[in-house]
Amino acid sequence: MVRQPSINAQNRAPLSIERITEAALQIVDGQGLGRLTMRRLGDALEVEAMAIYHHLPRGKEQLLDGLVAHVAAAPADASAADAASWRGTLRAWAAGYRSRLLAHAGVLPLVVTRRNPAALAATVASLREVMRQGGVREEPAAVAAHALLGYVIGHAALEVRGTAEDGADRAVDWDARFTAGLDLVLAGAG
Amino acid sequence: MVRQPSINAQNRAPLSIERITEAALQIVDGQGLGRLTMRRLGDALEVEAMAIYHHLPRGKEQLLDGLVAHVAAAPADASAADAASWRGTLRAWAAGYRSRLLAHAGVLPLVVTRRNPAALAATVASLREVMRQGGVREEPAAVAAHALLGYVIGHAALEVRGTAEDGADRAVDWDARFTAGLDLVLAGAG
DNA sequence: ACCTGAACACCGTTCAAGT
DNA sequence: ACCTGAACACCGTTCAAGT
Repeated sequence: MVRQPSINAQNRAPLSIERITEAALQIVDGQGLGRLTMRRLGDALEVEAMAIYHHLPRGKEQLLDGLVAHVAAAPADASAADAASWRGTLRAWAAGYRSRLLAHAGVLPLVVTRRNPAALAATVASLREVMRQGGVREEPAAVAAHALLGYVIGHAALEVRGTAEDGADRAVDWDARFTAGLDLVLAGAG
Repeated sequence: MVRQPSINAQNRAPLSIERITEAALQIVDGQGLGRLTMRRLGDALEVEAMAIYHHLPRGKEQLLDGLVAHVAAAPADASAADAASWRGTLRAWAAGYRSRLLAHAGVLPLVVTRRNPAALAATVASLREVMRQGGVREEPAAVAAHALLGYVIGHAALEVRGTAEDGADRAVDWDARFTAGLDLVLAGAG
């Protein structure tokens, strides 16, 4: 007779890097980065905190690296770009990337820290590739790629702070402002 | 007879917010944000950690706010700008602001966090004012101000990570790249 | 192989006490 | 007014032990 799955310690879904990262992201999004502790993460996964180290030997460092990779490694799809409309491709990518950053604003400080260089490197490379296929020369493409990613990250940081404060920024239409600034950056590119 | 200053517990320079912030910044610049603890800060000031709370009632939160203010509140000098060369004024401001951010890279994650909205708000306002005096209309100036500050902060974040990694970015001339990207942003402004 | 429990060396912060 | 010392409730992480 086959054992039925039941809700006890033996039969619950086994721990995995994916489940751990997902639970961590949920804590950060819901309660903030400061409240992400190994003990609380263990509670969320219905496991003792120390069990997590079995799946992430480098501990919390590795956990945070995973969060950055999950949020910041979102390359533009160079294959979807017909050569003529590379600006449109980059505009669409920027809108999506900004959404990700704002949806996981708690991870932003980690993106800005030294952690996980690979995630951002891959993203920059994809931006350069989209431009290369659009006929932009190497050096201007490299400049524009860093300018674009820098703008998106920096503007997202300003938005997160601006929407929270009571100052002159309270009534700003951030969507419109982001798009207008994006056009500024893309207009000169190429 | 006047007592000579001497190196003991009675006669050392009294604690002050300035001395505390200075010592904290030195720890962050030298050892990283993660090693800034109240106990270590107390050691640096030759004082028990708990004495710090007498000068910063809001504790570590207030300390970090002070660091952000020290690094991120660097407005452009609108009075020094003759109307015609507002682009030059902004270029000079951007170069200086970037230097500050790179010199205190450990504080960057805090600038990106929710702390101390006033510091960045004042900086944005000064950028708008420089443009206003240059004859730029209000709405384009507001867009360009946020785009510019966003670009500078975001690019600085990429630089801090880029110079540390061994990937394709190792040989990048970041000074040149920053300036070229800055021209991209400023060219469309106004 | 995977998880637990106890333990260690730290944190930020409170509070009563000293001067 | 300004600083100290002891204490509290947390951290991340190690390690021996369980199954």
